[in-house]
Amino acid sequence: LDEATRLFGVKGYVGTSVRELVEAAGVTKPTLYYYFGSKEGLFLETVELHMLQLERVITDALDSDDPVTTKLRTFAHNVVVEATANPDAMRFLVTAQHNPEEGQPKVDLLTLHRQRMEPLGKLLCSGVEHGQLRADLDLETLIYSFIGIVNMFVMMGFHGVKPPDAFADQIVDLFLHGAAAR
Amino acid sequence: LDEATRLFGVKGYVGTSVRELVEAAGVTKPTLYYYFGSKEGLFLETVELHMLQLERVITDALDSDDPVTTKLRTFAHNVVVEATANPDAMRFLVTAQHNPEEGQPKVDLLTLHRQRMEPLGKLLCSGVEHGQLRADLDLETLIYSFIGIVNMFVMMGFHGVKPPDAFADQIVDLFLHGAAAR
Amino acid sequence: LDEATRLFGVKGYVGTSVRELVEAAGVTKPTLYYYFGSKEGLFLETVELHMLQLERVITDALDSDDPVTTKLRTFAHNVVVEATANPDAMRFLVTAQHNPEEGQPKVDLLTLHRQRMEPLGKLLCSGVEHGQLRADLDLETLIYSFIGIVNMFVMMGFHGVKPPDAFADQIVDLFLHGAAAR
Amino acid sequence: LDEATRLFGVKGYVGTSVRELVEAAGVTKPTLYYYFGSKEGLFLETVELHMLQLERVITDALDSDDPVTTKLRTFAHNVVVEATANPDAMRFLVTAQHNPEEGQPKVDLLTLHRQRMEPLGKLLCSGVEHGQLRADLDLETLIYSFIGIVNMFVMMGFHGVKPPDAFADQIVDLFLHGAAAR
DNA sequence: GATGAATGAGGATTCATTCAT
DNA sequence: TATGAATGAATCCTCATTCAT
Repeated sequence: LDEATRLFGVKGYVGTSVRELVEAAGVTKPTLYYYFGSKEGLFLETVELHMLQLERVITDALDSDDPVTTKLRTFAHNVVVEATANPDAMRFLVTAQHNPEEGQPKVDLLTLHRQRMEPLGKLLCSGVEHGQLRADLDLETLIYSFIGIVNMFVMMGFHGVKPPDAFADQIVDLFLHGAAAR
Repeated sequence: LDEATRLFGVKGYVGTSVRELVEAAGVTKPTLYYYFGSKEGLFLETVELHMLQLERVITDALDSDDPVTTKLRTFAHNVVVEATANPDAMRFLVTAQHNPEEGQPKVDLLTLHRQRMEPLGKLLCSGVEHGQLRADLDLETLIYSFIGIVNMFVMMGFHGVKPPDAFADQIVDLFLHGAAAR
Repeated sequence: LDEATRLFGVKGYVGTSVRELVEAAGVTKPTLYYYFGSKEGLFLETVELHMLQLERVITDALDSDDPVTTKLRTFAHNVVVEATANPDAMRFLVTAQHNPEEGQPKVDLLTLHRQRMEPLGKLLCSGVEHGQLRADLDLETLIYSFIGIVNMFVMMGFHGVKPPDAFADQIVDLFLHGAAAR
Repeated sequence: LDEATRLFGVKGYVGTSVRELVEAAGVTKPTLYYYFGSKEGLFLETVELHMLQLERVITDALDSDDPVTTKLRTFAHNVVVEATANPDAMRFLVTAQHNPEEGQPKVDLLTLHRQRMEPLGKLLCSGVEHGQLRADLDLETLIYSFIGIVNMFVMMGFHGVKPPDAFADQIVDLFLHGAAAR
């Protein structure tokens, strides 16, 4: 699973051959088929593994009695910490999510992703209801904008761009108070 | 080139076979090799085509005497219009940019992307210098956050999620004034 | 290896396709690649096989306490017997040695050949030193002339020309005492 | 024809592609087909060209009133001079003659070669009849031995081995008087 | 639980050749 | 006399998978 994470993440599902996988893992092909059934089975198990892990990271950030702003900050921080600690896992998820049309097995990654994101949606929703966040913007705009910002920094990380210091503080500050000077 | 755009965009570089390409285009394999030299040559030419097109869209949005906020709104609007008008082209670029590690020919897509994004960086920079944008945030934070938001909506579009009405207004509003209630 | 010997010998390296090889051998293509890695690998293994065999034939002829003339006779005889017994192997070696410029994998066939011929060179050299062979001719002239004669008859054999009876006796007689009448 | 000589000689008939030929010659493919009809046609014309040239060289050496030994010396000398002056042509002939089994068009190169060699055979035959050459050896042995020696030195030349000085004198001396010390 | 050996189908690319102009 | 453009068939090689042991 480790090597699958790394190889699928770097070369994609179709770009990774079973030979590469078994050589990297130091096993033989029938062994792979014995445990995972197929290349697709290995992929799906890898997906599940890292989705659960990411869900845990997100849930941890949002399950607390902190105020909304603190939760957002923790969320951004935890995601970036996770991406730094397990870059292969994060790259795998990003790659898997961006190749979904054909060739790669149909995991409904988008639905899965939405499920994972639901807690964040609820958080923002409650923020709106409690008057802490603006109600004149669509909730979707809020959610996707926040995720878009975090995502972008995660992806920049893959390309060698280090996030600035106090990254989490900065983007949550920007998200809450905007970029316009006052 | 049209079919290459579509197929590479949907299935990725490695996931698209030369056979598929030529069948979709209604030509024979040697014809493809006559004009593009190789699968890689076809890919690179496709990249260049759409990069130039996207550059044009971006430049158009930023080359005016409008104030910063208007330019940002035009930028977001134009990008989303382009993505709607030419979804294949946009999907091709996004797919190409997200698969660059191995298997796919090395276009320095990140550098290319940065080049294209430079005008936007300059715009935000001048906004900071003229006191319209906050100086207490890193310029990188501003740039990547804005791009991250726009990107996310472009990508949602590929998965069938329609952007809300007045999308451009909303995200620029959010980017400038933040999500926090006042 | 048998079929490779035959086909490479008759049609050359470039002129022999992998399809022909596997069909002749009654196996499938992946099986060939499983055992030999590539067409080149199969070729090199075939070269090695027959080079070793030829080396054995030559060594057998020269490793004895017979006088020089007897050894030469044995050498010529053994080579022609080998060529008659294993015509495919001999033809393979001759073909491989005559096609080395491009296309065919670079085995340093000449060097290999020289190595094999070294024993013969030593034999002739000692013949000179012991006063049995003329010292007024270059050693190279002696070596290549003798090999040239033997080679020519081997090659004629491939084209259906039978060597005359007592072939070995005749050519060694000619080599030692010349064609001029006395 | 020049480039065909060079390429066919270095890479063989099957190893040389029409593309290579026309690129080397600086013409287009249809031009080649206009003048030579096919790859095979070009090959055959190249064969004929150099066979005629070689025939001329051989005939020149043997058409004189010199004694047999002088003619043999002139023959060996002329062949080696020709091989040095036109190495491409000589290599072409040698390569063509050694690849004949399949793939390459059936020129009866052996028959052609024999025709060319006939004058040499007649010379040696008359040498026997006039009592200058031994009658106790088969005529074939005489012919092929002499040709074998000359051939071997021509071929060594292709592999970078320079023939010794006074090469022609040495091999004719060896051929006539043998290698044994007196 | 593990593997050496085998395979049909398909991969990208190049072949010699020919057409219409 | 010359060529840009096109092609069916073949090239070497690798794919994901499975069988018998």
